[in-house]
Amino acid sequence: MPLRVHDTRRREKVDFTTMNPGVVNMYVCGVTVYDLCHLGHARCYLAFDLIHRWLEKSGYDVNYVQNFTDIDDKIIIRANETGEDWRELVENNIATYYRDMDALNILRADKYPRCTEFVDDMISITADLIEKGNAYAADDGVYFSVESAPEKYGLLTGQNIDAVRSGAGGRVDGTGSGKRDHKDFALWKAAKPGEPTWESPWGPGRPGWHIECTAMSMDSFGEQFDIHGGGHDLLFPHHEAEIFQGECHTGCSPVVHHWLHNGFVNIDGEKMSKSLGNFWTISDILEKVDPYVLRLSLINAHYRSPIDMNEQLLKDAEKNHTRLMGVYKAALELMGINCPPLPEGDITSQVPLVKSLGLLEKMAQGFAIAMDDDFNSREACAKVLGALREMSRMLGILEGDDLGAYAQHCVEWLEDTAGSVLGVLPTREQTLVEPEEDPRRAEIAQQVEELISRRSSARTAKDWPAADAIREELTALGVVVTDTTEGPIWDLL
RNA sequence: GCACGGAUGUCAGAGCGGCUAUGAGCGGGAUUGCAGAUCCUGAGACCUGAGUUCAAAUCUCAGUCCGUGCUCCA
Repeated sequence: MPLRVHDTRRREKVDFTTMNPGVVNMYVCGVTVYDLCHLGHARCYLAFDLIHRWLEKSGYDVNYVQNFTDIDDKIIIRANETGEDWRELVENNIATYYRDMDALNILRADKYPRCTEFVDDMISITADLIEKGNAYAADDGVYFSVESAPEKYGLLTGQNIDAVRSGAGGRVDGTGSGKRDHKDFALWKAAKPGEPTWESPWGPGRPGWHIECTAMSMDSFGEQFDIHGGGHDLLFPHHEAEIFQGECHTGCSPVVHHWLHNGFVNIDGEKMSKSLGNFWTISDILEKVDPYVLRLSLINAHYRSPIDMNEQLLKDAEKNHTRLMGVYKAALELMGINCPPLPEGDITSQVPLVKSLGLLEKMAQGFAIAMDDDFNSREACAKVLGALREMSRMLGILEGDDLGAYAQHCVEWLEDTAGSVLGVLPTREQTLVEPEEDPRRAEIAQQVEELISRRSSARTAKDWPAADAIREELTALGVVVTDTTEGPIWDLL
């Protein structure tokens, strides 16, 4: 079945095609490294991580390029505020970026170009655009003239240039810029005192924001490539500017074959913003929430839909992840070695094992169909959750070689879906390792063991009031005790 | 104002012409002294109005409400 993706420019789901068979060139706008990464960044790079993983799973060789914007007004402003050298600020934030994304199990891109390494390319593209009549130099920099290619206006957002023309009269001034038209955007910014600068034919200065991505994507892929991604907010003006620059410079239309945009994250129904005080950095969240749980909560919605982050969502994700881990761990422990091969699955069979294998096969197909349908991770998660129930049930019924082989099948099934595609499964080793001794746990262990032993005696004597009283004592200590067939186990609340 | 997207049970959130998912929550059952966990199971929804169709949550039109963007925020 073919992979279909929603293309922002064409405004519909289209069959996914690549320029070179079996190869996908994908560019995703990266972060401007002036601050820590927040939940919105996590959503974005997680969305494209899932896309990256699924394309590879589908057999494509993916060249994934994601840039760092390492020179920008915000970086200069922040460096001035803190008194830090801007290069140091950039290095620190890039290091943190990697740390956060690694924690979320986001696979690394193949390349992370930095703007400052491609200033020469940006200058030559800018010069070419001037030569072609698409750009002009002014006192304070070089601007792209939108009216030089009006047919390219609004290709992503659908905005009508005539409406903008008539509605904007005279709004140009006030910006204090040499723009001829308010729709124009900067390709090159003349240096202001104290700013980092590069030499150019238009005097010292630095590149505009939009030209960076054009230069870096072209450096990696040439004049045309398969996927360009980014946050929904970049649609305008950033990505429309890229269309102007790239298509006027190369003469190719389109430069980008598929535009993909992810939806935003809201917090408790409100837009996440610093002014509302509901701004969550990834580091903040990971202090409270397991990275796999956060990951699961963020793939709980389709990548294009907005997602509302709240307690309920995290609670659901935590519960689901616990279920996933429970079944995965049980299957790993029950997995047999050298078991005889399993029969073919068949959902119409009366034999429970055969029927169950058939059901799992059907759910794996459903998983693939969902992912092929514009990377529908929500639907894919539903298939995994459905499979968990089936696995959990069967693992409790089967015995002997059937059990060992079935458990192994479950392990592989989960690793193939929840593991390598959704990225919410730790390694086998991590799953089987006993939880580390918490120092707080060690501190009270003796006392707790003693209480539990007394409670066990009370339970043997069927003295329930006494047993429950001891359990309340344990609760007061912050300990929860759970009775299992192998005896009571306890954990910190 | 213009543009784009959305409105599905208590909540989250898929489905996008015939059957509806999934998870949480709630109800019943099995297991357990109880609780928890696990398994089985039940109830409960498609914004409004019109149209197309044998058939509409799904397509069309209109309306209402909501979100986002409209110069550097993923």
